Amino acid sequence: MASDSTRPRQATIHDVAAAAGLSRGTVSRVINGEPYVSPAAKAAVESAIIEVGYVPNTAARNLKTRRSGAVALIVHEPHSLFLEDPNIGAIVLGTNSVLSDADYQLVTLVVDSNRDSERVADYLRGGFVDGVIIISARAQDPIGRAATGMKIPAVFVGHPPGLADIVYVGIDNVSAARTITERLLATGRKRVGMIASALDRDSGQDRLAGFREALGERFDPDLVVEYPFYSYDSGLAGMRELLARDPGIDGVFAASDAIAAAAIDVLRAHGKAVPQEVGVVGFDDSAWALRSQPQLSTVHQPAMTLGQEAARLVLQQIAGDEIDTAGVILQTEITWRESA
Amino acid sequence: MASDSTRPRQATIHDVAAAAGLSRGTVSRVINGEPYVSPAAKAAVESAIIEVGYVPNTAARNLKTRRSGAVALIVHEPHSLFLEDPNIGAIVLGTNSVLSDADYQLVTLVVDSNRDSERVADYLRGGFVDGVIIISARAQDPIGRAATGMKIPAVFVGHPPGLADIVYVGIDNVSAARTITERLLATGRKRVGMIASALDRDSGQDRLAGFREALGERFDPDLVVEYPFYSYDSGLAGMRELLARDPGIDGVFAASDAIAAAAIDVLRAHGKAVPQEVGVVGFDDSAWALRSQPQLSTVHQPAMTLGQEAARLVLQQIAGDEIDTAGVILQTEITWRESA
DNA sequence: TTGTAGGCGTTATCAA
DNA sequence: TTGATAACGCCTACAA
Repeated sequence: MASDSTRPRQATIHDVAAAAGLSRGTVSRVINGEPYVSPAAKAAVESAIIEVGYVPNTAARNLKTRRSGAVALIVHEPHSLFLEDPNIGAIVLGTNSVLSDADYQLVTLVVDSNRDSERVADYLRGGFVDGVIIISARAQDPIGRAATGMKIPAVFVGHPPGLADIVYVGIDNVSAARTITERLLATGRKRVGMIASALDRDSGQDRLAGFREALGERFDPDLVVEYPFYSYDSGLAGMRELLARDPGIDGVFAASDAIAAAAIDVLRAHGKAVPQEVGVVGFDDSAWALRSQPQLSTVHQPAMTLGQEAARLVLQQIAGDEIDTAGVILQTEITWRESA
Repeated sequence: MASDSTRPRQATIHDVAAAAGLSRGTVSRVINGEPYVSPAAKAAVESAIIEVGYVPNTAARNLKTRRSGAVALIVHEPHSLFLEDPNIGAIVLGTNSVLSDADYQLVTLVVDSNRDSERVADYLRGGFVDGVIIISARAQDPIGRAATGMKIPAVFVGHPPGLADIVYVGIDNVSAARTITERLLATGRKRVGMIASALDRDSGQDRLAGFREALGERFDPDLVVEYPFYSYDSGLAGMRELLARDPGIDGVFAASDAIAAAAIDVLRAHGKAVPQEVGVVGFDDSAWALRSQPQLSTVHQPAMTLGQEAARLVLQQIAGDEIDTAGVILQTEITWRESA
């Protein structure tokens, strides 16, 4: 029922100039709000614009100005996780709000295959965007290389291991993990384990490191299990394994709220009361935290603020300002509820 | 630490031609894989390309060819819902997979304010994309108008009330709602209510209509409460109101899984056993359905397939094919678990 | 098979 | 204050 065969040719500056009886130069000036244009000319152009239904052709403008007015947000998550990650949406919204205020268009690109990876890299090189924000980049990623290689302003959310000299925003996962583990210990738990996850990323590594720091001498590697994703399924498997290794376990630090929620469900199924017999803490303060029974004590992750900061940093670089700090580390807080 | 002042000028076809000792025309031909180019020339150009680090300038190409190779997916959800909606991620992934196979780049745009709305409309008009897929459009939306107005190929996910002559994909909310309500009635429930939602959209309206159809004579308007969003919070408030209106209620159709999950939590807090005393059914078959205790009986919504179909329809239109059917309605199935 | 040259719609640099 | 007139990088007849 639709076809492009009838798509009308868009009106150009040329048409506007003809309708207004002025030159293309003058028309261009009023469109871009430049000085040195008489009120009469301005009025004539403005009415001509609506008369002919003019709308600027961005491709032409980009070609000339070498700017697009758009910023890409690249999300590179494994398929299943993308659907569950509680932070992505908030980061997108935070980023969008800051860019929107600066009149930039945010475009979100998802990378779900190697093919995507290559195509997105081409997209970046193609001049579609003036800057890029990258979530959960991998070290050997063609995208990171494309961005840094062509020196397009880039900001990473989270610090990909192995990339030096980059601008990034993140949280201090080590100290957050240490702090919440300490508070768990302070409730008198003796046998405290961890369901670690995503050890191929800085966040996963750092949360494990913080846990280890908090336990110090008491750290027992047998009480740490590891699963690849921050997912509910990881939590189910992880908690079962932990119980198999030590049925007397009385404290669990889960690397994410989804994992913690699953751990609680497994404990319930095994007849263990939370928090009376086992204390459980999570990470993210996502929707999972409020949904689980009992509600989770967890690390509040300021996802929206992360997005906002990333947007500010990319805008600064686009403006040509030097960025003095390589990274911005945001503060986290612990939200203590009933699960521990 | 970074600045654009040192950004090197990208190599152009001109540079490649010089390095290869050939003309720009020949270079262009090998880049675009056109016939009539000698193996020798091809080899020379290819090595020249990597030598000078050439990458095509998309803005220039778009200007000339009037195509961008990109398709926009516009997500227009209220702030809070965007973070919770279980379907959006799956639609994005489904759309991306089909577009990716056709070598198109998917760009997702979120609309979170009136300002966004205007800017996105400009973006569409600006030639950044060859087609657009719109999720949860509103009737009076500048975006829908921009898309239809400039006759850019468009596909709607869900049928926005008030827009005629559009291409869309969706599910049959009426019959799905009718069917699941009937199955709830078949379990012997006598006082069956509904927590309706999003009545400003076709999906919300249709789910209510289906519920009403299933009840027929027994329909009691007092047992229908309505809240604006398909959210957990709506479910909390809705279930409380329903209990206040009729403490003896023994069946609830929730317009979404999030609402149903909340309803179950409220019922538990009121000492009502689910499903023994009250049966609850939801809609979506999202992650909520598996998380809630007991797990939800619900309508399975094929979100990923919706995205794939939408992508196919937009590609067809871009290719200039006539679309014979205005809409594609996908089949839903009921997943019966423990909550009813 | 290859080269030449005009133009896509804008912006920007000049003169006028 | 305005009007010509080059580019921007690419594609594509058309000519060679």
